[in-house]
Amino acid sequence: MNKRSGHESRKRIIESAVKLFSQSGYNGTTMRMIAKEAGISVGGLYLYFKNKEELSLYLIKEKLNEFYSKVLLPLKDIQSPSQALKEYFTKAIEFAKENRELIIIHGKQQGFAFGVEIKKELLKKEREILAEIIKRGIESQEFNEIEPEEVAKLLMNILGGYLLSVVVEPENLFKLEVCIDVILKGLLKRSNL
Amino acid sequence: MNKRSGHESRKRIIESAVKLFSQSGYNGTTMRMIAKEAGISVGGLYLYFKNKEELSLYLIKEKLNEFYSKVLLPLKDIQSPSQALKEYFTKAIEFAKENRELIIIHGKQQGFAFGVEIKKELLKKEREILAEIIKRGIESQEFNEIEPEEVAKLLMNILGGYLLSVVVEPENLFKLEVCIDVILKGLLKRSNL
Amino acid sequence: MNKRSGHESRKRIIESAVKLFSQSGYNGTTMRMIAKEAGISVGGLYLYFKNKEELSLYLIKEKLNEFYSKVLLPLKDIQSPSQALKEYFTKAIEFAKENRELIIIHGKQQGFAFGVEIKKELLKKEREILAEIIKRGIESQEFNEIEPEEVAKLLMNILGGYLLSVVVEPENLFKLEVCIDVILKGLLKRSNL
Amino acid sequence: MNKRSGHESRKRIIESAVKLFSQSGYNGTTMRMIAKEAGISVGGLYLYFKNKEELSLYLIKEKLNEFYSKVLLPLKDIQSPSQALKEYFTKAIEFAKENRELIIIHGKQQGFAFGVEIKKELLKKEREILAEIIKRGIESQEFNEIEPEEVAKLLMNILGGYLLSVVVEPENLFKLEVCIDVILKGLLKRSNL
DNA sequence: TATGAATGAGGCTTCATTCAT
DNA sequence: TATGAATGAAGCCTCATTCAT
Repeated sequence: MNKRSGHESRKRIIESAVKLFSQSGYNGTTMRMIAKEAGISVGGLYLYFKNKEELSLYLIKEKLNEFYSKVLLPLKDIQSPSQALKEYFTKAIEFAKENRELIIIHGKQQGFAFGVEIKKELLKKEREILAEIIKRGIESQEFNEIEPEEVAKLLMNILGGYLLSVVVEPENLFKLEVCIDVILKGLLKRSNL
Repeated sequence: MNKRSGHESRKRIIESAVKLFSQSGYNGTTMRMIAKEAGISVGGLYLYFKNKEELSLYLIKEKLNEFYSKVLLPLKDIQSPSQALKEYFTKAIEFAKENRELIIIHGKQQGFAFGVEIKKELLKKEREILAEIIKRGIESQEFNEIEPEEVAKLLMNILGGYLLSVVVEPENLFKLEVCIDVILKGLLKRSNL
Repeated sequence: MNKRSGHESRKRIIESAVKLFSQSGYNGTTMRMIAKEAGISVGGLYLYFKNKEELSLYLIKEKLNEFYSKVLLPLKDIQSPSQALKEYFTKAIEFAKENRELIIIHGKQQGFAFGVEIKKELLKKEREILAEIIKRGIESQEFNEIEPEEVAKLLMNILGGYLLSVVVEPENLFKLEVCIDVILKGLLKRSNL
Repeated sequence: MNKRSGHESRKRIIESAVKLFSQSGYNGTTMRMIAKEAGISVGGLYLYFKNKEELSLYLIKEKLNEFYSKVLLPLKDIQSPSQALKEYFTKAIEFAKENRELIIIHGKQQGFAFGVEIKKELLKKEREILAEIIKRGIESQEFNEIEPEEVAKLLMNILGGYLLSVVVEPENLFKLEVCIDVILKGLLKRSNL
């Protein structure tokens, strides 16, 4: 009968859940597994989270927020648009590797329908931030004239595909530099190359 | 007891399974759901497929083969590398829209571990075909000098991300032309623009 | 679409059922198995037997009758009581080896509750025939004075155990001669040894 | 939700399973039946036994061990061979009456193939112990010269048949004294009668 | 007389959730 | 705050049985 502070138990539940969900997915992870990993009783889980869905929802939110504040927000402070895009890829991928379960967020595996609203919100913010960067690049004559919104989506898709690969088919991972190289060549005005 | 031809029942099962698997994933789809959607009894399912796994495996194989013969193989007959790449995206995406469930293949959600070998095989072929196209583009001085294998992977990733979006977050779909435009600009030698 | 005479189909069903029931038991044998073995369709089975229970019931009856007419009845014609008992064991065991499924009858495996009445009837007849033999043996001063009914039961039990072993634990089968030897020594008056 | 001690639940499951298995056999007994009889939920069963097979296996092992230590082992301490054999029957039958389900062990109904190894082992030990008794009887000139192993098998078969009857056809049960009488007369040298 | 696709109840098992302690 | 035995719905699968052909 370990008497831990409630705070600590909660933390351990979250850590265990993140680990297991990303290892075995939502359906593949049972509450018992989480309890065991967290060194807590099954009943204990329900003291901190109403049910499995709520727990996973919390995890998603948390990760999304972390992604936002660690990866997206800092982009706004970078002057050079090309540099910002490089950072976007580098940081996002770095983040993904530390949080393999990120795909749960970017990839949304089947049957993980809840949390959709929250995800959409983040995706929108992400799109806006990237579009803003592209726009600045166009205005500063650095980038070709292309629709910023569309390019933003493209970049996000590339990243999404990459993240998926990180988890699913590592043998298909491309070199980041090549990717950035091609993309930037595609965006930059010839005069800037 | 509706008496259908065995062939028709089989077809309906496949259609229903494809639809449901792509909507709700492997774990999220129950045999009862498939049976209901196919207008057949649960037991009837097992007249045509040994079990759930075998059913889903069949679906995967079928789609992969279709993708290979309809999208990948024709690329070999296209002379111009840029044209071939355009076709790759156009056809693949067209195929994806007709088969929203393709993500089951390109995306592989958690807990869908079987059929992995078959998928890897296709991915390898896909990579080789694309790399071959890039190589030809470089040799003909059309493309910049970049590692063909890496670019192939990049292209596949972009497509993968796109396919994911087709299913998961349609609001994030980029315009195909923009994508092709950026990528080709990134690949083509300045002198070819 | 084999057009067989109804008689032949029936015969083949019976043979197949006997074979499979004795191999795999009642629950372990499916109607489909029987149909396949008989080279007939599943539906065809039901043209000849109302259901599985009725089929197995018929089999039991048939075998019991065969046992009665082939093994038990002939005993009445044997003059010498000792000889009759020898015959009882020899013939019964011979019959059992040809009809491994006999245990279904003598042994009545669990969950085979129907057909009980018919079995009881045969057991009663068997007991009477044996008791009659013993009685004659006692009257002719050949056997010790023992309760004929009880000895009859004992003999039947020994046989039952033997039959069980035939099917279940062949490594535990005793030599028939030893058995007969011991039993007869136990029954015969010393003066007759 | 009745809160019983884990120990009590386990005990009740075992008792119920023993009862039902011996009544209706392995296939004839469903987990639902056991749960109901034990006054527990279906899921509860799986808290104590991994699955149906494991449950039945446990039962078999338990009973076999009990039979060995209560019935077989004590025989070794009995000086007189005849007395030992009498004890064998008396104790074994007594045990059987208390454990009607013993036939599950001695009888092995169809489709109860697991646990066979364990049973064979016990049968071997049983045969050896009995053979040893017979041998001593022969050496001490008490018994006729017969193959001890064979007689051992015979005795086991008689017991097996008896046990079967205890459960299946009580109207066919012979009187124990008669049995012992006949058998011993069959074994004992005339001079010892 | 014969077929075999179709049915659906029911078997085993898992697991999110509850609640007495 | 914590436990873990208990619950029961629901999942996968089998199989005796039916019936349109």
